[in-house]
Formats: sequence, C-alpha cells, structure tokens
Amino acid sequence: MPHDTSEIGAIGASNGFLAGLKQADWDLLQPCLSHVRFKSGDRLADDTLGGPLIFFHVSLVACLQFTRQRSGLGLVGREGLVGWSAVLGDGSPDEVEATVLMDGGWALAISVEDMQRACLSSATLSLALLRFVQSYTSQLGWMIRARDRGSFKQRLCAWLLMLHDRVDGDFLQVTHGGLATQLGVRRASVTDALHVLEGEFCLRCQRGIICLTDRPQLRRNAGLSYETPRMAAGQAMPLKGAALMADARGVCEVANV
Amino acid sequence: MPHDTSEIGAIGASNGFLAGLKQADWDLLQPCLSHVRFKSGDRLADDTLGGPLIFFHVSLVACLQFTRQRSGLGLVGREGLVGWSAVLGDGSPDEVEATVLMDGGWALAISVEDMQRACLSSATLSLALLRFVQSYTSQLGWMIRARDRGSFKQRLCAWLLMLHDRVDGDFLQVTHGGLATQLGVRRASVTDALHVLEGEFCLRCQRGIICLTDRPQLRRNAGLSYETPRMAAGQAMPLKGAALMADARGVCEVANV
DNA sequence: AGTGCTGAGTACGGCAGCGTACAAAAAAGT
DNA sequence: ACTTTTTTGTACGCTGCCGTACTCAGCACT
Repeated sequence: MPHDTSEIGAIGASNGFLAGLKQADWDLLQPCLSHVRFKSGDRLADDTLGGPLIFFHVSLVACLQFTRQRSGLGLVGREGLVGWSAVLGDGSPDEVEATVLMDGGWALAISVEDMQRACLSSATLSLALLRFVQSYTSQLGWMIRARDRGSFKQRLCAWLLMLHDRVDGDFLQVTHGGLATQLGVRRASVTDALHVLEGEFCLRCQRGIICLTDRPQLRRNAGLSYETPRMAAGQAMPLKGAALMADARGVCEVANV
Repeated sequence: MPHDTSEIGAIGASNGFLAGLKQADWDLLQPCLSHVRFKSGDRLADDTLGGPLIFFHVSLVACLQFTRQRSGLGLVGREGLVGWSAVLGDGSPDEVEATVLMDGGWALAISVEDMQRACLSSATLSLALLRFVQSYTSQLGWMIRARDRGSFKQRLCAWLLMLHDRVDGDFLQVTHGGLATQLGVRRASVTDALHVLEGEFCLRCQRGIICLTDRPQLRRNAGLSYETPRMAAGQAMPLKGAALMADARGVCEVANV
C-alpha cells in the first residue's frame, strides 16, 4: 500500500530510529516505506506482505522472543525497529519473532531487499542500525543481570516501566498471564507481585489493564536493570515524565541497587 | 580470505571476523593493526595503549560483564572482537568490560578512530560488524532463556562448551569460583554440579583446570542454549570436533530440550 | 437471562539454589 | 620447612519461585 510521501515523511519523525537518521539516509529509505496497521497478538512476520519486511514502529510495542519459545527477550517500541537480522542476508529464517503487545498500533514497513540496498550504499545508515542493535544488547544484558541478582518483583517493575515508556498514557493493556509469559514465571507469581506493588500504591489493576500511578517508586523498585538500558535507548526514545535522565543516578543511589 | 605476506596478514586470518571480511575491507584495517599480548585477568580496556582500542581476538577468550557487576554476559573468542560499541562514538565509556579468561592469549588491536574511519568509508565493513553484534545478541538471548527454563547444570554445560569452542585442546583453565561468578551462582553450586557431570564422565576436574572428556554428552545436557548461538557464531568460528553442525538437530531431539 | 470464556484470586506441597560457614588440600611464597 | 593464599569439599537451614489445581468474577455472545 504505497502512500503519499509527505504523509510518511511527517510520520517518520515519530520513529526514533528514522528520526535520528541523516537527511541523506532518510531520503534513501523514505520512498520505500509503506505503513501497516496491527492489532494485539499479531506477529510482525516476514510474510505479512509479499516478501520479508522490516518494521519501524510508530505506535506499537512488540515483544521479542525466540520462535516457539516462551521466554520474552525484550521490548521494541517507537524508538526502533524489528527484523534487522534479515538485512545481513544469511537467508536463514529469523530465529527471533516479534509479537504486537497492544491494540491500535501501526508501523512503517520496508522490504528487506530495499533495506539491504540502502545499507550497502550508506555506511552511516549501517552504523545507525548498529547503534540500535547495540542499545538492544544493552537491554538483553540487563535482563540477564536482573535474573541473576534481582528479585522477580524487580524484573516486573523494570518490564512495566519499559512498556510504559513506549506507550501513550499510563494504562498498560496486558494480562497477568501475558506478563507471566514474557517474564518467564507463573501467572500466579505475577498476580502476587502486582498485589504487593498495588499495596505500595505504585499501580492499580483492572481486568486486562494495569495503570501505573507512581513511576518514581517503580523505578526505585526496578533499579539499574531499568535505568541503564533506558539510557542506551534514550536518545531515540521520547522519555516519559520530566528530567528523567537527570535523576536516574539519584534514584539508583536511594535504592542502592 | 584475506591474505598477506606480512606477519599480521597471516595472523589476521585466524580471527573469524577479520577472516570473513572482503579483501577491500581487510586492506582498510590491516595497516592499522598491532598486536597485543595478555594474561589471565587482564582487562581489555581502553587505556592499554594510548587511546581507546578495539580488539580482535586471536588466541584469547574474554568474558564480558557490566562494569562493576559480577554477572557474566557472554564469551568472545577468536571468532570476534570486543570494544565495538566505541565505534558508535557516543563518547560515553563502555558500560561493558571484557576480561581475559586464560593465560597465553593475544589479540590484534586497532584504535577506535581508525576503526571509525574505516567503518564510515565502507558499508560492508559496518555490516560485518553488525553481523557479529547480531551473533552476540543471539548468545545473550539464549542466556536469558537458559535462566528462565533451564537448570543450572544446563547453563554450566553450555558455558563450558562455549569456552571449549574458543580454546585449543580440552583443558579449561578456570576455577569453580570463576565459573560461579560468570554464571551468577554460588561457588558451592558449581562444585556440586561439576561433581554430577564428573559422575556422568563428561569431564574431569583438577585444581584450576577442567578437562572435557565427553562433548556429546555435555551438549545433550546443554540443549538449545548452546546449539543455537553457536550456529549464529559458527560461520566465524572454527568448530570443534567433526560434523558438529550436522548433528545439532539430532542432539537436541534426543535431549528433548 | 442464560451460557461460555477469559482473566484473576488463592492455596499447598516441593525443590532448586541461596547464604553462610568451616575445614581440608594444593599451590605459592619466604 | 614453614607460613600464607588459593582452591575445593561439604553441610544445614532458608526462601523464592514452581507446578498444579480449583474457584470466582467480569465480559461477550445468543
């Protein structure tokens, strides 16, 4: 579905990766972009349109996981893209799949061939891609640390905050069961931990919805596992609340985590 | 494979990343390389020589971890390099540090400026870098999954195999305590698990040394957490034993993991 | 109003891995 | 030969999270 380029141009600015590109690189990609709408549970898969695609998220959040595995690996929202590994052109099917988390989202898509062509013709574009993947590795790394050192409550807070950063408003459309899958624990564990957090007035739960009410307290709970990868992605992601970067250090010192 | 009569040329071929470069890219890097020797416990840090450096491992294995954190993130051996994040030039000090695992290793070093210059002038070089980082994310991802789904014994096997792949011979120069740090568990847990594996005749322990004696059995223990990231890195890493890729599927089916 | 489904609350036994601690054995230093 | 340091062996109680299972409350569809 080709679209008016001016429209896409305006929209491109709302994806962190695209917005961060040099003008020349943006000009390379823009003609190839089309936009696609998704709903919760959709997979950002290769075969949505004709060939394999890469998606730049505009208003959706996807969780990544290995195909057929249940562990969640990380989140990608409007700061980035999914499908990048296809650019390398091993031809092998992507071992990671992305699933849309909430309704009402959409993204800009580009075919893998177009992206490859663009990357091969622009080193700065390739490096921009590398920068994004680098921030993703930071996210992965901290997830590992969180599993080693942290309690489940900590990880839960970090995950909720990461999602919150990538969404408009304070309402997260997720179920306890969904969280459990992402975080690799029992559904009951999620319910319990959420009740604790509700007791700390960090959030409120309704059926299928979690409303964050006290971000600072959540961040204190989450500790570095949230702060660090957020800083890595921060340049490309509009931050929630004011002066968040500035007081990251303070938050962590208080929490001593 | 790039070739050259000079010493560094011959040596470059023994680093998986460098060996996989196109001739033109290799020509860009080669004049800037110098080699550096390390011993166990050294950090592959920015200030080893004058400025910040990137290291292509030739005969050493480094474990990555967040600075001042004890969780091990992953291993990089002669298939790759460390310090890549500096190429992106955020200027911020690398949040990840690399520590040399065993004695008698050395690497080729290049200054960050030289590497940046080379990457900016060659999209294929940048993409090669991206490919390596991509294989690293695979390693990280499977570490996460291993922590969610697997037992500690599984993770231990995977880690030993990953190290084994990156080393000459069957002797791993690591202590139980070192393993514990890397894997984020108690030293006693390592000792116990190793005894179990010794009972299965997978390996033998001496003081400070572990000798692997039954790789297939270890792989059966490790499951996909080892097989998959190895395939991702495999192109750049000389594989240990014969026909390893071919029977990966078989191993995993038997293990049902 | 009736039916069915998904999401959430709650419980209980079990176990893997933790924290801590202490001692023996092997290597290294003097 | 003696001391010091590092590495390994082993134990005991604890706890966070698991697996399972059953019930109840919202919401959708007819």
